[in-house]
Amino acid sequence: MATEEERFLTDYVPREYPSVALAVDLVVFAVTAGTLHAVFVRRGAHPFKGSLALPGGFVLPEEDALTAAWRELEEEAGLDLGAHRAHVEQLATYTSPQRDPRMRVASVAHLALLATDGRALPDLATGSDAAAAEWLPVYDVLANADLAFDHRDILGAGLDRLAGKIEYTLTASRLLPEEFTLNQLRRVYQAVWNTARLDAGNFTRKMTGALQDTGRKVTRGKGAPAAVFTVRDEYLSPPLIRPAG
Amino acid sequence: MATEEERFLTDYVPREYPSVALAVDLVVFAVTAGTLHAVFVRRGAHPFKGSLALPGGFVLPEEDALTAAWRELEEEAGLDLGAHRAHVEQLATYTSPQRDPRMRVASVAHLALLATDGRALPDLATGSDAAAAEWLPVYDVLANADLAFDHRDILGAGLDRLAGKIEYTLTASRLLPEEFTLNQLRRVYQAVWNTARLDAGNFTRKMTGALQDTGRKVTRGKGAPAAVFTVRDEYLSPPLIRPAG
DNA sequence: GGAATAGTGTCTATGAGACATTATTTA
DNA sequence: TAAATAATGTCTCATAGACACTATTCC
Repeated sequence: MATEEERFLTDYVPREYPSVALAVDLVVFAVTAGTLHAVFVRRGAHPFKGSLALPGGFVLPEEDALTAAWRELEEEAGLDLGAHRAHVEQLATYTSPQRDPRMRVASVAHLALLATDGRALPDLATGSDAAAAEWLPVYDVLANADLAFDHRDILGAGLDRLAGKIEYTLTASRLLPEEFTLNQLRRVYQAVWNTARLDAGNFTRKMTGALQDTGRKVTRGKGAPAAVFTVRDEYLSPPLIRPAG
Repeated sequence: MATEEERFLTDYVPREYPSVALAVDLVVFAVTAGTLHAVFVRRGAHPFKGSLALPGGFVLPEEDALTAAWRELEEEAGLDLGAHRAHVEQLATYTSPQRDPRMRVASVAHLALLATDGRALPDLATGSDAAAAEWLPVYDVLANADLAFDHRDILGAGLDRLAGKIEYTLTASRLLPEEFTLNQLRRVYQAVWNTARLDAGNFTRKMTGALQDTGRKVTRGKGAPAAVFTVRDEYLSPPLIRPAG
Protein backbone atom coordinates (compact mmCIF):
# COMPACT_ATOMS: atom_id res chain seq x y z
CA MET A 1 0.00 0.00 0.00
CA ALA A 2 1.31 3.42 -0.93
CA THR A 3 2.23 5.86 1.78
CA GLU A 4 0.36 9.11 2.01
CA GLU A 5 3.35 10.93 0.58
CA GLU A 6 3.39 8.65 -2.43
CA ARG A 7 -0.30 8.96 -3.04
CA PHE A 8 -0.54 12.72 -3.04
CA LEU A 9 0.81 13.03 -6.55
CA THR A 10 -2.06 10.99 -7.92
CA ASP A 11 -4.94 11.25 -5.50
CA TYR A 12 -4.74 14.93 -4.72
CA VAL A 13 -4.32 16.32 -8.17
CA PRO A 14 -7.58 18.09 -8.79
CA ARG A 15 -9.84 16.58 -11.40
CA GLU A 16 -11.74 19.42 -13.01
CA TYR A 17 -10.09 22.67 -13.96
CA PRO A 18 -9.51 24.58 -17.16
CA SER A 19 -6.19 24.26 -18.82
CA VAL A 20 -5.29 27.73 -20.07
CA ALA A 21 -2.44 29.25 -21.99
CA LEU A 22 -0.49 31.69 -19.84
CA ALA A 23 0.66 34.88 -21.50
CA VAL A 24 2.09 38.26 -20.66
CA ASP A 25 1.19 41.61 -22.18
CA LEU A 26 3.40 44.64 -21.80
CA VAL A 27 2.63 48.30 -21.29
CA VAL A 28 6.01 49.84 -22.12
CA PHE A 29 6.38 53.55 -21.39
CA ALA A 30 9.06 56.10 -22.18
CA VAL A 31 9.05 59.89 -22.30
CA THR A 32 10.43 62.05 -25.08
CA ALA A 33 9.97 65.71 -25.88
CA GLY A 34 7.60 66.06 -22.96
CA THR A 35 5.22 63.38 -24.24
CA LEU A 36 4.49 59.95 -22.81
CA HIS A 37 4.91 57.20 -25.41
CA ALA A 38 4.15 53.47 -25.35
CA VAL A 39 5.23 50.56 -27.54
CA PHE A 40 2.61 49.13 -29.90
CA VAL A 41 2.67 46.42 -32.52
CA ARG A 42 0.49 46.38 -35.59
CA ARG A 43 -1.32 43.07 -35.87
CA GLY A 44 -0.59 41.29 -39.13
CA ALA A 45 -2.99 38.40 -38.58
CA HIS A 46 -6.52 37.73 -37.48
CA PRO A 47 -8.10 38.31 -35.10
CA PHE A 48 -7.94 42.13 -34.99
CA LYS A 49 -5.78 42.21 -38.12
CA GLY A 50 -4.51 45.73 -38.72
CA SER A 51 -5.32 46.98 -35.22
CA LEU A 52 -2.78 48.20 -32.75
CA ALA A 53 -1.91 45.83 -29.94
CA LEU A 54 0.41 45.70 -26.99
CA PRO A 55 3.53 43.56 -27.24
CA GLY A 56 3.32 40.26 -25.44
CA GLY A 57 3.74 36.55 -25.72
CA PHE A 58 3.42 33.24 -24.01
CA VAL A 59 5.09 32.23 -20.78
CA LEU A 60 7.46 29.33 -21.36
CA PRO A 61 7.24 26.13 -19.32
CA GLU A 62 10.21 26.97 -17.08
CA GLU A 63 9.46 30.68 -16.65
CA ASP A 64 7.44 32.74 -14.27
CA ALA A 65 5.49 35.68 -15.67
CA LEU A 66 8.01 38.36 -14.70
CA THR A 67 10.82 36.53 -16.46
CA ALA A 68 8.64 36.15 -19.54
CA ALA A 69 7.88 39.87 -19.47
CA TRP A 70 11.59 40.72 -19.50
CA ARG A 71 12.18 38.27 -22.34
CA GLU A 72 9.32 39.60 -24.44
CA LEU A 73 10.58 43.12 -23.86
CA GLU A 74 13.61 42.14 -25.90
CA GLU A 75 11.96 39.74 -28.35
CA GLU A 76 8.60 41.33 -29.12
CA ALA A 77 9.31 44.97 -28.45
CA GLY A 78 12.83 44.65 -29.85
CA LEU A 79 14.53 46.51 -27.03
CA ASP A 80 18.20 46.16 -26.24
CA LEU A 81 18.10 45.91 -22.47
CA GLY A 82 21.86 46.13 -22.29
CA ALA A 83 21.58 49.68 -23.56
CA HIS A 84 18.63 50.94 -21.53
CA ARG A 85 17.72 51.01 -17.87
CA ALA A 86 14.35 49.33 -17.42
CA HIS A 87 11.89 48.64 -14.63
CA VAL A 88 9.22 45.94 -14.87
CA GLU A 89 6.40 45.24 -12.43
CA GLN A 90 3.21 43.24 -12.52
CA LEU A 91 0.07 45.17 -13.32
CA ALA A 92 -3.02 42.96 -13.34
CA THR A 93 -4.25 39.72 -14.85
CA TYR A 94 -6.95 39.43 -17.49
CA THR A 95 -8.84 36.17 -17.51
CA SER A 96 -12.10 36.61 -19.38
CA PRO A 97 -12.76 33.30 -21.17
CA GLN A 98 -13.63 35.22 -24.34
CA ARG A 99 -10.74 37.68 -24.45
CA ASP A 100 -8.99 35.77 -27.22
CA PRO A 101 -11.36 34.14 -29.73
CA ARG A 102 -8.84 31.45 -30.64
CA MET A 103 -8.39 29.80 -27.27
CA ARG A 104 -8.46 30.49 -23.60
CA VAL A 105 -5.55 32.76 -22.71
CA ALA A 106 -4.94 34.24 -19.29
CA SER A 107 -2.67 37.25 -19.60
CA VAL A 108 -0.60 38.74 -16.81
CA ALA A 109 -0.13 42.36 -17.81
CA HIS A 110 3.09 44.09 -16.84
CA LEU A 111 4.17 47.70 -16.66
CA ALA A 112 7.63 48.43 -18.08
CA LEU A 113 9.39 51.78 -17.74
CA LEU A 114 12.30 52.60 -20.02
CA ALA A 115 14.89 55.19 -19.14
CA THR A 116 15.59 57.91 -21.71
CA ASP A 117 17.43 61.19 -21.59
CA GLY A 118 14.28 62.87 -22.85
CA ARG A 119 15.62 63.50 -26.33
CA ALA A 120 15.24 60.18 -28.16
CA LEU A 121 13.16 57.06 -27.59
CA PRO A 122 14.92 53.70 -27.37
CA ASP A 123 15.37 51.97 -30.72
CA LEU A 124 12.91 49.20 -31.47
CA ALA A 125 14.66 46.63 -33.60
CA THR A 126 12.07 44.43 -35.24
CA GLY A 127 12.20 41.32 -33.16
CA SER A 128 12.18 37.71 -34.20
CA ASP A 129 8.39 37.76 -33.86
CA ALA A 130 6.03 38.98 -36.51
CA ALA A 131 5.11 42.62 -36.29
CA ALA A 132 7.34 45.68 -36.10
CA ALA A 133 7.04 47.62 -32.90
CA GLU A 134 6.67 51.39 -32.77
CA TRP A 135 6.45 54.16 -30.21
CA LEU A 136 3.19 56.13 -30.20
CA PRO A 137 1.93 58.90 -27.91
CA VAL A 138 -0.22 57.31 -25.22
CA TYR A 139 -2.87 60.00 -24.87
CA ASP A 140 -3.35 60.19 -28.64
CA VAL A 141 -3.80 56.44 -28.91
CA LEU A 142 -6.29 56.33 -26.05
CA ALA A 143 -8.27 59.14 -27.64
CA ASN A 144 -8.28 57.95 -31.24
CA ALA A 145 -7.08 54.43 -31.96
CA ASP A 146 -8.68 51.01 -31.88
CA LEU A 147 -6.81 48.46 -29.85
CA ALA A 148 -6.95 44.69 -30.21
CA PHE A 149 -8.38 42.34 -27.57
CA ASP A 150 -8.78 44.03 -24.17
CA HIS A 151 -5.60 46.01 -24.70
CA ARG A 152 -7.35 49.35 -24.21
CA ASP A 153 -8.22 48.28 -20.67
CA ILE A 154 -4.67 47.12 -20.08
CA LEU A 155 -3.14 50.32 -21.41
CA GLY A 156 -5.52 52.35 -19.26
CA ALA A 157 -4.61 50.31 -16.21
CA GLY A 158 -0.93 50.87 -16.91
CA LEU A 159 -1.39 54.60 -17.23
CA ASP A 160 -3.48 54.74 -14.04
CA ARG A 161 -0.87 52.76 -12.15
CA LEU A 162 1.97 55.00 -13.26
CA ALA A 163 0.06 58.24 -12.77
CA GLY A 164 -0.97 57.20 -9.28
CA LYS A 165 2.32 55.71 -8.20
CA ILE A 166 4.41 58.78 -8.97
CA GLU A 167 2.28 60.68 -6.47
CA TYR A 168 3.83 58.87 -3.53
CA THR A 169 7.01 57.31 -4.94
CA LEU A 170 9.96 58.33 -7.10
CA THR A 171 8.98 55.78 -9.75
CA ALA A 172 9.07 58.61 -12.30
CA SER A 173 12.86 58.45 -12.04
CA ARG A 174 12.71 55.04 -13.72
CA LEU A 175 11.91 56.92 -16.92
CA LEU A 176 15.21 58.82 -16.63
CA PRO A 177 18.90 57.96 -16.43
CA GLU A 178 20.23 57.18 -13.00
CA GLU A 179 21.37 60.79 -12.71
CA PHE A 180 18.97 63.54 -13.71
CA THR A 181 18.05 67.16 -13.14
CA LEU A 182 14.90 68.48 -11.52
CA ASN A 183 13.83 69.90 -14.86
CA GLN A 184 13.99 66.43 -16.43
CA LEU A 185 12.02 64.93 -13.56
CA ARG A 186 9.40 67.63 -13.73
CA ARG A 187 8.94 67.06 -17.46
CA VAL A 188 8.30 63.38 -16.76
CA TYR A 189 5.56 64.26 -14.28
CA GLN A 190 3.98 66.62 -16.77
CA ALA A 191 4.11 64.03 -19.54
CA VAL A 192 2.58 61.27 -17.42
CA TRP A 193 -0.16 63.48 -16.04
CA ASN A 194 -0.66 65.22 -19.38
CA THR A 195 -0.94 68.43 -17.46
CA ALA A 196 0.14 72.03 -17.77
CA ARG A 197 3.35 73.05 -16.15
CA LEU A 198 3.96 72.30 -12.55
CA ASP A 199 5.54 75.26 -10.79
CA ALA A 200 9.30 74.71 -11.04
CA GLY A 201 10.12 76.35 -7.75
CA ASN A 202 7.60 74.43 -5.69
CA PHE A 203 8.50 71.19 -7.46
CA THR A 204 12.15 71.69 -6.60
CA ARG A 205 11.40 72.26 -2.92
CA LYS A 206 9.14 69.22 -2.75
CA MET A 207 11.52 66.81 -4.45
CA THR A 208 14.90 67.79 -3.06
CA GLY A 209 13.94 66.20 0.25
CA ALA A 210 13.96 62.76 -1.38
CA LEU A 211 16.92 63.26 -3.72
CA GLN A 212 20.68 63.12 -3.36
CA ASP A 213 22.65 66.03 -4.84
CA THR A 214 25.73 64.70 -6.65
CA GLY A 215 27.38 68.12 -6.40
CA ARG A 216 27.80 68.26 -10.16
CA LYS A 217 26.01 70.56 -12.56
CA VAL A 218 25.08 70.30 -16.22
CA THR A 219 24.09 72.80 -18.86
CA ARG A 220 21.68 71.70 -21.53
CA GLY A 221 20.86 74.64 -23.78
CA LYS A 222 19.62 77.89 -22.32
CA GLY A 223 19.46 78.63 -18.66
CA ALA A 224 21.61 78.38 -15.61
CA PRO A 225 23.46 75.11 -14.93
CA ALA A 226 21.21 72.58 -13.18
CA ALA A 227 22.23 70.41 -10.29
CA VAL A 228 22.44 66.66 -10.95
CA PHE A 229 20.58 64.38 -8.56
CA THR A 230 20.11 60.69 -7.82
CA VAL A 231 17.26 59.08 -5.91
CA ARG A 232 17.76 58.81 -2.16
CA ASP A 233 14.31 57.86 -0.80
CA GLU A 234 11.99 55.79 -2.94
CA TYR A 235 8.91 57.21 -1.16
CA LEU A 236 7.46 60.71 -1.07
CA SER A 237 5.70 61.53 2.16
CA PRO A 238 3.48 63.41 2.14
CA PRO A 239 2.66 62.70 -1.50
CA LEU A 240 2.79 65.13 -4.39
CA ILE A 241 -0.85 65.45 -5.33
CA ARG A 242 -1.76 65.55 -8.99
CA PRO A 243 -3.46 68.83 -9.94
CA ALA A 244 -7.16 68.44 -10.68
CA GLY A 245 -8.31 68.52 -14.31
CA MET B 1 -7.77 27.55 -50.71
CA ALA B 2 -8.81 28.71 -47.31
CA THR B 3 -9.38 32.41 -46.72
CA GLU B 4 -7.27 34.23 -44.20
CA GLU B 5 -10.18 34.28 -41.79
CA GLU B 6 -10.57 30.52 -42.03
CA ARG B 7 -6.91 29.89 -41.54
CA PHE B 8 -6.40 31.95 -38.43
CA LEU B 9 -7.90 29.32 -36.19
CA THR B 10 -5.29 26.80 -37.22
CA ASP B 11 -2.26 28.69 -38.47
CA TYR B 12 -2.15 31.40 -35.87
CA VAL B 13 -2.68 29.37 -32.77
CA PRO B 14 0.71 29.49 -31.10
CA ARG B 15 2.62 26.26 -31.05
CA GLU B 16 4.68 26.33 -27.90
CA TYR B 17 3.28 27.51 -24.59
CA PRO B 18 2.73 25.97 -21.20
CA SER B 19 -0.71 24.74 -20.40
CA VAL B 20 -1.32 25.71 -16.80
CA ALA B 21 -4.11 25.25 -14.32
CA LEU B 22 -5.68 28.58 -13.40
CA ALA B 23 -6.60 29.06 -9.77
CA VAL B 24 -7.64 31.77 -7.35
CA ASP B 25 -6.47 32.25 -3.78
CA LEU B 26 -8.34 34.46 -1.36
CA VAL B 27 -7.18 36.81 1.35
CA VAL B 28 -10.42 37.31 3.26
CA PHE B 29 -10.38 40.00 5.95
CA ALA B 30 -12.82 41.02 8.66
CA VAL B 31 -12.43 43.02 11.86
CA THR B 32 -13.74 42.04 15.28
CA ALA B 33 -12.95 43.35 18.71
CA GLY B 34 -10.39 45.71 17.26
CA THR B 35 -8.38 42.93 15.61
CA LEU B 36 -7.91 42.15 11.93
CA HIS B 37 -8.76 38.53 11.12
CA ALA B 38 -8.38 36.45 7.97
CA VAL B 39 -9.86 33.14 6.84
CA PHE B 40 -7.55 30.14 6.82
CA VAL B 41 -8.02 26.49 6.04
CA ARG B 42 -6.03 23.69 7.59
CA ARG B 43 -4.58 21.46 4.90
CA GLY B 44 -5.65 17.83 5.30
CA ALA B 45 -3.51 16.45 2.50
CA HIS B 46 -0.03 16.65 1.14
CA PRO B 47 1.71 18.81 0.19
CA PHE B 48 1.92 21.01 3.28
CA LYS B 49 -0.37 18.68 5.22
CA GLY B 50 -1.31 20.25 8.53
CA SER B 51 -0.20 23.75 7.59
CA LEU B 52 -2.46 26.72 7.36
CA ALA B 53 -3.40 27.84 3.87
CA LEU B 54 -5.55 30.45 2.23
CA PRO B 55 -8.88 29.36 0.77
CA GLY B 56 -8.91 29.02 -2.98
CA GLY B 57 -9.73 26.80 -5.87
CA PHE B 58 -9.64 26.37 -9.60
CA VAL B 59 -11.22 28.64 -12.13
CA LEU B 60 -13.90 26.80 -14.09
CA PRO B 61 -13.91 26.72 -17.89
CA GLU B 62 -16.66 29.33 -18.26
CA GLU B 63 -15.51 31.65 -15.48
CA ASP B 64 -13.16 34.57 -15.20
CA ALA B 65 -11.01 34.83 -12.09
CA LEU B 66 -13.19 37.35 -10.27
CA THR B 67 -16.26 35.16 -10.65
CA ALA B 68 -14.29 32.20 -9.38
CA ALA B 69 -13.15 34.22 -6.37
CA TRP B 70 -16.75 35.04 -5.44
CA ARG B 71 -17.75 31.39 -5.86
CA GLU B 72 -14.89 30.09 -3.74
CA LEU B 73 -15.76 32.64 -1.09
CA GLU B 74 -18.97 30.70 -0.60
CA GLU B 75 -17.70 27.19 -1.32
CA GLU B 76 -14.27 27.08 0.25
CA ALA B 77 -14.57 29.71 2.95
CA GLY B 78 -18.18 28.74 3.64
CA LEU B 79 -19.51 32.28 3.71
CA ASP B 80 -23.15 33.12 3.17
CA LEU B 81 -22.87 36.10 0.86
CA GLY B 82 -26.57 36.75 1.13
CA ALA B 83 -25.99 37.63 4.77
CA HIS B 84 -22.81 39.70 4.53
CA ARG B 85 -21.71 42.66 2.50
CA ALA B 86 -18.51 41.77 0.68
CA HIS B 87 -15.98 43.46 -1.58
CA VAL B 88 -13.62 41.50 -3.83
CA GLU B 89 -10.76 42.86 -5.92
CA GLN B 90 -7.81 41.37 -7.70
CA LEU B 91 -4.52 41.46 -5.82
CA ALA B 92 -1.67 39.91 -7.81
CA THR B 93 -0.86 36.76 -9.72
CA TYR B 94 1.64 34.12 -8.64
CA THR B 95 3.19 32.14 -11.43
CA SER B 96 6.37 30.50 -10.19
CA PRO B 97 6.59 27.12 -11.97
CA GLN B 98 7.48 25.48 -8.66
CA ARG B 99 4.85 27.02 -6.44
CA ASP B 100 2.76 23.84 -6.36
CA PRO B 101 4.80 20.63 -6.43
CA ARG B 102 2.00 18.64 -8.03
CA MET B 103 1.59 20.57 -11.24
CA ARG B 104 1.92 24.01 -12.72
CA VAL B 105 -0.71 26.27 -11.18
CA ALA B 106 -0.98 29.99 -11.82
CA SER B 107 -2.96 31.61 -9.04
CA VAL B 108 -4.70 34.95 -9.25
CA ALA B 109 -4.85 36.16 -5.67
CA HIS B 110 -7.84 38.24 -4.60
CA LEU B 111 -8.52 40.49 -1.64
CA ALA B 112 -11.96 40.05 -0.06
CA LEU B 113 -13.34 42.36 2.61
CA LEU B 114 -16.28 41.20 4.73
CA ALA B 115 -18.54 43.63 6.54
CA THR B 116 -19.10 43.07 10.24
CA ASP B 117 -20.60 45.18 13.00
CA GLY B 118 -17.35 44.72 14.92
CA ARG B 119 -18.84 42.32 17.46
CA ALA B 120 -18.88 38.94 15.68
CA LEU B 121 -17.10 37.48 12.69
CA PRO B 122 -19.18 36.00 9.88
CA ASP B 123 -19.98 32.31 10.32
CA LEU B 124 -17.87 29.92 8.32
CA ALA B 125 -19.96 26.88 7.47
CA THR B 126 -17.70 24.07 6.41
CA GLY B 127 -18.02 24.11 2.66
CA SER B 128 -18.41 21.23 0.28
CA ASP B 129 -14.65 21.16 -0.07
CA ALA B 130 -12.32 19.42 2.29
CA ALA B 131 -11.04 21.52 5.13
CA ALA B 132 -12.93 23.54 7.67
CA ALA B 133 -12.27 27.25 7.49
CA GLU B 134 -11.51 29.41 10.52
CA TRP B 135 -10.87 33.04 11.39
CA LEU B 136 -7.43 33.79 12.83
CA PRO B 137 -5.76 37.09 13.78
CA VAL B 138 -3.64 38.24 10.86
CA TYR B 139 -0.71 39.74 12.75
CA ASP B 140 -0.43 36.66 14.98
CA VAL B 141 -0.37 34.34 11.99
CA LEU B 142 2.24 36.39 10.17
CA ALA B 143 4.42 36.42 13.28
CA ASN B 144 4.09 32.79 14.30
CA ALA B 145 2.50 30.38 11.85
CA ASP B 146 3.76 28.39 8.88
CA LEU B 147 1.74 28.86 5.73
CA ALA B 148 1.48 26.48 2.81
CA PHE B 149 2.81 27.21 -0.69
CA ASP B 150 3.56 30.93 -1.20
CA HIS B 151 0.57 31.89 0.90
CA ARG B 152 2.67 33.98 3.29
CA ASP B 153 3.62 36.22 0.39
CA ILE B 154 0.01 36.43 -0.71
CA LEU B 155 -1.26 37.25 2.78
CA GLY B 156 1.42 39.90 3.14
CA ALA B 157 0.48 41.40 -0.22
CA GLY B 158 -3.17 41.49 0.84
CA LEU B 159 -2.33 43.25 4.08
CA ASP B 160 -0.07 45.76 2.32
CA ARG B 161 -2.75 46.49 -0.23
CA LEU B 162 -5.42 47.08 2.39
CA ALA B 163 -3.15 49.09 4.70
CA GLY B 164 -2.06 51.30 1.83
CA LYS B 165 -5.42 51.71 0.18
CA ILE B 166 -7.21 52.98 3.27
CA GLU B 167 -4.77 55.88 3.33
CA TYR B 168 -6.33 57.46 0.27
CA THR B 169 -9.73 55.78 -0.06
CA LEU B 170 -12.68 54.84 2.14
CA THR B 171 -12.11 51.15 1.46
CA ALA B 172 -12.04 50.60 5.22
CA SER B 173 -15.82 51.10 5.16
CA ARG B 174 -16.10 47.80 3.25
CA LEU B 175 -15.30 46.12 6.56
CA LEU B 176 -18.35 47.75 8.15
CA PRO B 177 -22.11 47.83 7.53
CA GLU B 178 -23.32 50.38 5.02
CA GLU B 179 -24.07 52.72 7.93
CA PHE B 180 -21.47 53.15 10.62
CA THR B 181 -20.15 55.51 13.27
CA LEU B 182 -16.80 57.25 13.28
CA ASN B 183 -15.76 55.16 16.26
CA GLN B 184 -16.36 51.98 14.27
CA LEU B 185 -14.41 53.32 11.32
CA ARG B 186 -11.53 54.42 13.51
CA ARG B 187 -11.33 50.96 15.09
CA VAL B 188 -11.03 49.45 11.62
CA TYR B 189 -8.09 51.70 10.82
CA GLN B 190 -6.42 50.79 14.09
CA ALA B 191 -6.96 47.09 13.48
CA VAL B 192 -5.61 47.16 9.92
CA TRP B 193 -2.59 49.25 10.83
CA ASN B 194 -2.09 47.38 14.11
CA THR B 195 -1.38 50.70 15.69
CA ALA B 196 -2.08 52.56 18.90
CA ARG B 197 -5.09 54.79 18.99
CA LEU B 198 -5.59 57.40 16.39
CA ASP B 199 -6.77 60.64 17.95
CA ALA B 200 -10.55 60.51 17.86
CA GLY B 201 -11.05 64.22 17.43
CA ASN B 202 -8.62 64.62 14.54
CA PHE B 203 -9.95 61.46 12.91
CA THR B 204 -13.47 62.85 13.04
CA ARG B 205 -12.46 66.10 11.41
CA LYS B 206 -10.52 64.35 8.67
CA MET B 207 -13.22 61.85 7.77
CA THR B 208 -16.40 63.89 7.99
CA GLY B 209 -15.44 65.66 4.77
CA ALA B 210 -15.88 62.43 2.83
CA LEU B 211 -18.91 61.06 4.72
CA GLN B 212 -22.63 61.67 4.61
CA ASP B 213 -24.37 62.26 7.95
CA THR B 214 -27.65 60.34 8.03
CA GLY B 215 -28.94 62.59 10.81
CA ARG B 216 -29.56 59.58 13.03
CA LYS B 217 -27.68 58.66 16.18
CA VAL B 218 -27.00 55.40 17.96
CA THR B 219 -25.87 54.45 21.43
CA ARG B 220 -23.76 51.37 21.86
CA GLY B 221 -22.79 51.02 25.51
CA LYS B 222 -21.14 53.87 27.30
CA GLY B 223 -20.67 57.29 25.91
CA ALA B 224 -22.65 59.93 24.15
CA PRO B 225 -24.81 58.91 21.15
CA ALA B 226 -22.75 58.74 17.96
CA ALA B 227 -23.81 60.08 14.59
CA VAL B 228 -24.44 57.50 11.85
CA PHE B 229 -22.69 58.05 8.52
CA THR B 230 -22.56 56.57 5.05
CA VAL B 231 -19.79 56.99 2.48
CA ARG B 232 -20.11 59.99 0.19
CA ASP B 233 -16.71 60.23 -1.53
CA GLU B 234 -14.72 57.09 -2.17
CA TYR B 235 -11.44 59.03 -2.17
CA LEU B 236 -9.63 60.89 0.61
CA SER B 237 -7.61 63.84 -0.64
CA PRO B 238 -5.21 64.62 0.82
CA PRO B 239 -4.68 61.14 2.24
CA LEU B 240 -4.71 60.10 5.86
CA ILE B 241 -1.11 59.12 6.44
CA ARG B 242 -0.38 56.07 8.53
CA PRO B 243 1.56 56.91 11.71
CA ALA B 244 5.17 55.74 11.58
CA GLY B 245 6.11 52.70 13.63
C1' DG C 1 -20.47 60.02 41.02
C1' DG C 2 -17.16 57.64 37.92
C1' DA C 3 -15.86 56.09 33.52
C1' DA C 4 -16.11 55.93 28.78
C1' DT C 5 -17.41 58.05 24.57
C1' DA C 6 -18.83 62.01 21.12
C1' DG C 7 -17.98 66.10 19.33
C1' DT C 8 -15.96 70.71 19.21
C1' DG C 9 -12.44 74.20 20.11
C1' DT C 10 -7.67 75.91 20.30
C1' DC C 11 -2.97 76.42 19.29
C1' DT C 12 1.19 75.47 16.67
C1' DA C 13 4.02 73.74 13.11
C1' DT C 14 4.33 72.29 8.58
C1' DG C 15 3.85 72.56 3.95
C1' DA C 16 1.41 73.60 -0.51
C1' DG C 17 0.60 77.10 -3.81
C1' DA C 18 1.16 81.58 -5.96
C1' DC C 19 4.42 84.64 -7.15
C1' DA C 20 8.71 87.48 -7.07
C1' DT C 21 13.67 87.84 -7.38
C1' DT C 22 18.34 86.97 -8.66
C1' DA C 23 21.81 84.52 -11.13
C1' DT C 24 23.48 82.10 -15.16
C1' DT C 25 23.48 80.52 -19.57
C1' DT C 26 22.58 80.64 -25.03
C1' DA C 27 21.08 83.02 -29.20
C1' DT D 1 20.28 92.46 -25.04
C1' DA D 2 16.68 89.23 -24.89
C1' DA D 3 14.99 84.91 -23.55
C1' DA D 4 15.03 80.83 -21.05
C1' DT D 5 16.22 78.29 -17.09
C1' DA D 6 17.84 77.36 -12.00
C1' DA D 7 17.38 78.17 -7.49
C1' DT D 8 15.83 80.60 -3.59
C1' DG D 9 12.78 83.74 -1.05
C1' DT D 10 8.25 85.52 0.53
C1' DC D 11 3.59 85.49 1.71
C1' DT D 12 -0.88 83.33 2.56
C1' DC D 13 -3.89 79.67 3.44
C1' DA D 14 -5.07 74.98 4.67
C1' DT D 15 -4.57 71.38 7.66
C1' DA D 16 -2.31 67.78 10.56
C1' DG D 17 -1.37 66.85 15.19
C1' DA D 18 -1.49 67.57 20.12
C1' DC D 19 -4.44 68.56 23.58
C1' DA D 20 -8.25 70.72 26.29
C1' DC D 21 -13.03 70.91 27.19
C1' DT D 22 -17.96 70.02 27.42
C1' DA D 23 -21.83 67.02 26.88
C1' DT D 24 -24.02 62.59 27.08
C1' DT D 25 -24.59 58.04 28.19
C1' DC D 26 -24.11 53.51 31.17
C1' DC D 27 -22.70 51.30 35.47
